[in-house]
Amino acid sequence: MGVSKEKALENRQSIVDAAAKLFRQRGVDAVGLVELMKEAGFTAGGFYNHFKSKQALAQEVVADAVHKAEEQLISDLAKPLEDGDAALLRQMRFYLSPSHRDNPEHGCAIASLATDVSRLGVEVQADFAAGMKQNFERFGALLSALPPVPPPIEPTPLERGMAYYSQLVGTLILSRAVKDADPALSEALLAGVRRDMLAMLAARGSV
Amino acid sequence: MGVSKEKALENRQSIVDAAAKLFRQRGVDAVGLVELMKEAGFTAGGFYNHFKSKQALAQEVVADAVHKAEEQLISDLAKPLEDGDAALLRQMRFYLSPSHRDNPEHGCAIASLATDVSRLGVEVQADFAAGMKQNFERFGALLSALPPVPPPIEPTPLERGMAYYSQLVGTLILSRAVKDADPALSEALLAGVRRDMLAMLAARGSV
DNA sequence: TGTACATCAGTGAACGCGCGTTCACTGATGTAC
DNA sequence: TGTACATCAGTGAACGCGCGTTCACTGATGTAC
Repeated sequence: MGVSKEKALENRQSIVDAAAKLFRQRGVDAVGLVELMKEAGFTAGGFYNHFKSKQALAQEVVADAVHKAEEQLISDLAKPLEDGDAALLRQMRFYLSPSHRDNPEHGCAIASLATDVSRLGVEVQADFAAGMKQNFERFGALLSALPPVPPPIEPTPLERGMAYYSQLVGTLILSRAVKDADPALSEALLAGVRRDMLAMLAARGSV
Repeated sequence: MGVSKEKALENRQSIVDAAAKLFRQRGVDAVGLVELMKEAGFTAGGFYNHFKSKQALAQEVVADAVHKAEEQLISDLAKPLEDGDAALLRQMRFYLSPSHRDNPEHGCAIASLATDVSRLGVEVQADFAAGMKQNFERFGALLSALPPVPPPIEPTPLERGMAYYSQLVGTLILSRAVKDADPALSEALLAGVRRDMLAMLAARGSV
């Protein structure tokens, strides 16, 4: 067809974006290249003008998602009027919302790709691990602003961040798993964990 | 080959057991029927003497895993010498152990099948949901023996159970996701969340 | 109890299908002069 | 600036492969008499 270099790069990004959407919705294995390229607006064969393999695309999607999460974190930290408690609350409420559960394509890539990643080779896992670590540290920093946990055991901020973030991820994954068969349980799970986490923040902090 | 009815039922169970192992290790989609039947000790064609389809087997595997978890729960409750705190501690330490992370085939089916289940149809999800609910209630009951959370917000035992169990599942899934690429992070995550949950139990209870 | 026959678990080749990937081809873009 | 040619993104058919599933066949088990 003949296409400018600039346009070709745009098209390449369309493929990555389509993959980011479909992979999060249904998993990497469940999405075929024909469907993926159609979603991006192309026919199947052109895929290999941009990527070495489907695996290479998956790797780029994970790296891209982690990078975008980092950008979001930076812009989040730039909100000077909001204190740590308010940020923890707002992020937790978004993370455990029905809307986040129902729209994995616009949500946390760590949660939607966690299982795929274990089967996608070490390079993909390394990018994923970097994204995870970043979230642990981010929540750890926010939590460290709260008063310390009562003795005898005081976890470090990083440990608290790990627990806080893993809690979010686990709840979201489980609420998605039973959404179709038992929507009431799925809702109750989101609402119940929101209440429990809120109680923890209220007991420790000044919410 | 000719086989007694009794032996045929045994063979059927071998297929379910092999599937329970392989599905937990690598996911339902990633395991082919040829490999599965070979693992069970048979050739591929015989599969359909026992099951209507691969999907029907997956459903039976989930139902079976949930049922076995229930049995384990009952035998667990029969330990009269152990109080609630000790049970919570022991179970948490097992759940967040490297050994549990590395052996999904002998571990919690909820954690290893959570992502598969969302794509396996409503009947499978319903069995899965029943298993989840059971764990929420079980941990809720154990947690309700601890002193209540300080005001102003007091979550119900079920809410606390939901949060507790989701935390375990999320941590396990994330620790598995990065195990190959970043074993140190994977270990630190398990150990960190163990410490944080222990601190919570210690602060609330009499551990 | 013994014999003839139906049943059906297990075999292993074959089927159709969709997958990831390759290929010859097209034609606008970008380059050389 | 204009012309000739190389480049390469995109097309769409084709490839080999492994999947879930079907099938004709085997032969010990279970049943009828």
